[in-house]
Amino acid sequence: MMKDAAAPERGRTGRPPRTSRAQILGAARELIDDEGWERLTMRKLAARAGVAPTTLYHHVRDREELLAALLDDYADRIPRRELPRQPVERILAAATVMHDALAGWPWLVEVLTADDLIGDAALWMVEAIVDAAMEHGCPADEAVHLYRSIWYYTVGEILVRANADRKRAELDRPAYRDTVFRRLDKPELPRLSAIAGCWPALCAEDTYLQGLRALVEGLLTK
Amino acid sequence: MMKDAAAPERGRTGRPPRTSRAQILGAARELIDDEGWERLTMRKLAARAGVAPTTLYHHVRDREELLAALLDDYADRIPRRELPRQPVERILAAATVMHDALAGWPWLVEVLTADDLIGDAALWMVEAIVDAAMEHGCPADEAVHLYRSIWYYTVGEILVRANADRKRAELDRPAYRDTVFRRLDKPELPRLSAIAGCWPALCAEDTYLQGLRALVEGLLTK
DNA sequence: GCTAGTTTTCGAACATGTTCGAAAACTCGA
DNA sequence: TCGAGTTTTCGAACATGTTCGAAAACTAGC
Repeated sequence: MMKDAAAPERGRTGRPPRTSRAQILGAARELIDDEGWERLTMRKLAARAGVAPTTLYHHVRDREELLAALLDDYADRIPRRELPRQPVERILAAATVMHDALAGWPWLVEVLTADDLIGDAALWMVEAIVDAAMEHGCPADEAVHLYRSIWYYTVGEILVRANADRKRAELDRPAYRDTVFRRLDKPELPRLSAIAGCWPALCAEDTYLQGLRALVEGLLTK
Repeated sequence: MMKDAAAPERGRTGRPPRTSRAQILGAARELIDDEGWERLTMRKLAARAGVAPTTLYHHVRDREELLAALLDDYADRIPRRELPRQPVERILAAATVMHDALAGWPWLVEVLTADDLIGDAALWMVEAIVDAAMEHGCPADEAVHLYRSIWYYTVGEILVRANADRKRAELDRPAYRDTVFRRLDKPELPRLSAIAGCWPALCAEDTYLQGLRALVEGLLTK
């Protein structure tokens, strides 16, 4: 029977491993640094690690788990910035750290939607938010709701933006938004027609920050 | 030169098409109804439509565009519910319609992140939100920010929940959250340890509604 | 040293999305 | 009627993630 690949527990017998999980993760990081994450294929990774493609699957469950492991690894190296004392500001700061860290690795898009948490290494950010909410007077369940709202909002912003960027770069087709707005000369949507011009100019970063503050303050002053 | 596949403009000459885009979309809908969207492959779709797989690519750009077309089609059939007069309530109602419609077809997950809009057919929901915000006194740019915040939040919630469901069903592995929480007996995160028990019990739907209201009210009373 | 058991490795193969180039089927003008 | 141009169709093939089964390489007990 095969032991858990994540915790090999070098118990006794067996063929000596020529490859380790850490080795594979390292090779993956190199490859991503060199070519970008879109070009990380299992075959290339295997080649760089010097093994057959199928060997990888003895050390990671699949490509997605590999990316998740990389994310957790990455989150572990996010510097734990000093956070403000005031609860609301502390929540905003922690959320911003989380947001910026995730936005910095937009290639982990697929992993972000696994649940309302990412790996162990990022738990201090979650704790910071929950803790501040409770210090502000929230009961436990509302603190969780607050955190989770922030998570939805943050993940949504990152996924939408990263994906839009990717598509625009991919085959320089116009932004989807533009193809929709181009047909807006029809008169049945007057308000949208009037706005369509200013729409694309509005920075998504601004939207994120304003919305985040509104979300947090709205949930705390209930 | 090949004309735009989306707008064939039956101008003049050429081999008579045995296949139409509408036919393909119809076959796709059937297939999804029969087997679920996860099992919609281009090859199966071609088989049901009675053509070679490669033929599909003359009528849709790729699988993603096909899904997007299906979504737009679907959005077109969302009944345009009567919305409340009061602006804040109208925004909440419109957002809820949008949310429920998208959540009802979680298989369109990949398309949702294309931009901050979906197809033409759903524009009335966008218009409803923007219009209500401006009626409430928002300038145009803030109305757009508001809409976009709602979009991020909604998309985030749907993607996270749909993806978590999918993974849990896929190979009945435990929720990612649980594997993280299981290691929470370490004492360095006391607040989280205390909360971990109640966390999974909190309904995501509740989180969504509370957060939505907070977001909207927070942004409007600025 | 030999055998049984275990772990790691890998080649073959499959499913899937997609590209490419050529063939088929048609229209129009000469 | 015929050839040029155009649109549609399709078979072959490729890249990629992944599974499967068998072979390789080792340890422990006899």
